[in-house]
Amino acid sequence: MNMNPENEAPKERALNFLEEIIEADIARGQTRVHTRFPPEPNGYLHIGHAKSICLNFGLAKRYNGLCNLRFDDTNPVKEDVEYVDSIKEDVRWLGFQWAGEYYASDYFEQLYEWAVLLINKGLAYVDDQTQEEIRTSRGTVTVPGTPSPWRERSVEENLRLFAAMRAGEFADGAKVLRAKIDMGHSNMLMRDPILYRILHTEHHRTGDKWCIYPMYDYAHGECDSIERITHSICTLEFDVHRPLYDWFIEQLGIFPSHQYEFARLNLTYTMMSKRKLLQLVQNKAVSGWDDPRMPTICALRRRGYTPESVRAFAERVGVAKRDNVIDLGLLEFCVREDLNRIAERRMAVVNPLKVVITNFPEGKTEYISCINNPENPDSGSREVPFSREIFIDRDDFMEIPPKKFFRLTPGGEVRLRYGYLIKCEEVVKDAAGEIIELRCTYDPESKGGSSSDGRKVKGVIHWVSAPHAIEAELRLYDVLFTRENPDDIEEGKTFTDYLNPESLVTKKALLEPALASVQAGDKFQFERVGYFTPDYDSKPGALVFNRTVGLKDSWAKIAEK
RNA sequence: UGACCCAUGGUGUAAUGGCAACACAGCAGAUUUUGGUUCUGUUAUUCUAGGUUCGAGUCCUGGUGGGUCAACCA
Repeated sequence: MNMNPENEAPKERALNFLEEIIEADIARGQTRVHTRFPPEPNGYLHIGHAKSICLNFGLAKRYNGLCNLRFDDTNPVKEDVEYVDSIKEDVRWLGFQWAGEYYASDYFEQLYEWAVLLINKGLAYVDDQTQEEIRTSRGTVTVPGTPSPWRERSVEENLRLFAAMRAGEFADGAKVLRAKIDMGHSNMLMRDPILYRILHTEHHRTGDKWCIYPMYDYAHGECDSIERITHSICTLEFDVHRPLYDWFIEQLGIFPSHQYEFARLNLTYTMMSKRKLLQLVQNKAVSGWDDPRMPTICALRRRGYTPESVRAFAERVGVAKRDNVIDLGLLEFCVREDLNRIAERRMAVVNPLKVVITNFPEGKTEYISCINNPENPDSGSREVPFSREIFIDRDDFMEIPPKKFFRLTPGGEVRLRYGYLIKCEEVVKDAAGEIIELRCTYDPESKGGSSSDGRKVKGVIHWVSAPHAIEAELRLYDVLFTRENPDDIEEGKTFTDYLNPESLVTKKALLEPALASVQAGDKFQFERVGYFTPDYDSKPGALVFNRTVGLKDSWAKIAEK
């Protein structure tokens, strides 16, 4: 027992409103917490889903409960097994295990029987109106709807017609099954919502067994109920659906699951609509769902994001009912925080400038020990070759330096990272006046760190040995959209007009050769957050930090002063 | 113009009728073999008008502002 307040564990964060609801339920005697993550398999998961996943699985874990993975596959025209597989992979990658894997389509028979029950109770009817007629007779938000001429059909006729719908006797759109609730209700969703529509479409799991499919509102609450979900958590826009959710459960007298809503995640410069992301993929504006510029989980994975960093992000954005737009900088902070702890550093040069060390013996190769990760002593060190000719980054040399420029200048001295102090003696230019080479001398006594006379230099730069350097392809990328909110569209434009033409730039780069995991021709990516990651598909694992490029923004700021 | 949801620094999230705080971003400084990291300091917040109360960010009423809802999508 620790009585010293200074040594107490840091205070845990305050409960979010969902945790408060759950704790109140527990205090009231509820003994079980069971949540679910219910994606429709019609696209890939994105960072917004990550928030929902972390919430649902996190809540279940916190209260020793369970969380199901349920595919809401009630609309076969949009869905595919490709999406089912990707969703499972992404949830697993995020680090979560589902208690059970379920599909709304597993419950089609039960759902059908319940629909028959509603008909028998006089609470559902088959409507022959066209889609257009149904729409206009529903009224508007300010004017009440009018009843369908088919609303008062007998139970027997409804039963017969619904069975015929299932049997495939009607064409798509010829009939629907509707709940009989209230055509004048102030909530549009309660104006005799559609329960079943006819769709002669092959389903990715049930094949051609069914030609009628349940609607979301009819299926979702009942699926929750079947799985005995205690807390059905969804986003704010489903708020108006809750009365319907409760209505079906009440009328059917089944397990009372309850729905709670939270505000979905929005990120600056990011498109979060699955439908629009699908358009980007289909129009080939991006190379696929895992194009590293996409906000999808698989793209983040490919960019070198860790599951830990995504989870930390989900935790930091919080949970509330207020609409929010999170600064993309917070996501980037979360990766940097994690990568800074675990990533091994490597040296790289993007815009090479040749440097000849005139007093270093020709043909000699020396190996210099470099620490892999200054933040983590356990990550060890590596030997990097050093020779008479090296490359540094052009940005690390300035002929006429502004104030506070700490790197190489004519006559100035700088430290080669982990190596020697070098001094620029001569700037060699071509006929056009372009700098093509620097001739420097090195201080043989300055290897590694100290210098013989104790002098210190402020600048430390990256370098690669010219004869040993490995050429690699570097993808530099930025935000996909130029607009802070790509959904906020000006007249006459679409969201694709805001695509950032510089979101992806490919460049050659020179890397130090001592990377066991790096070979010539490898592709690398440069994050705007300040690090390199290898393309996930070619080389998962290794990470490269680069000062020069990574801090370009800071450098630009200094230059302005 | 109907019903419902929401309103706290630049951005998010706390404060559960009792000193408005934490994180990100910003700014300034220190440390540093990455202009990174780390550390320190600092700028900046309760939409509005009433009411209840000894006391209101919190409760009540009105207003204002934002969002959602009129797919046989989820």
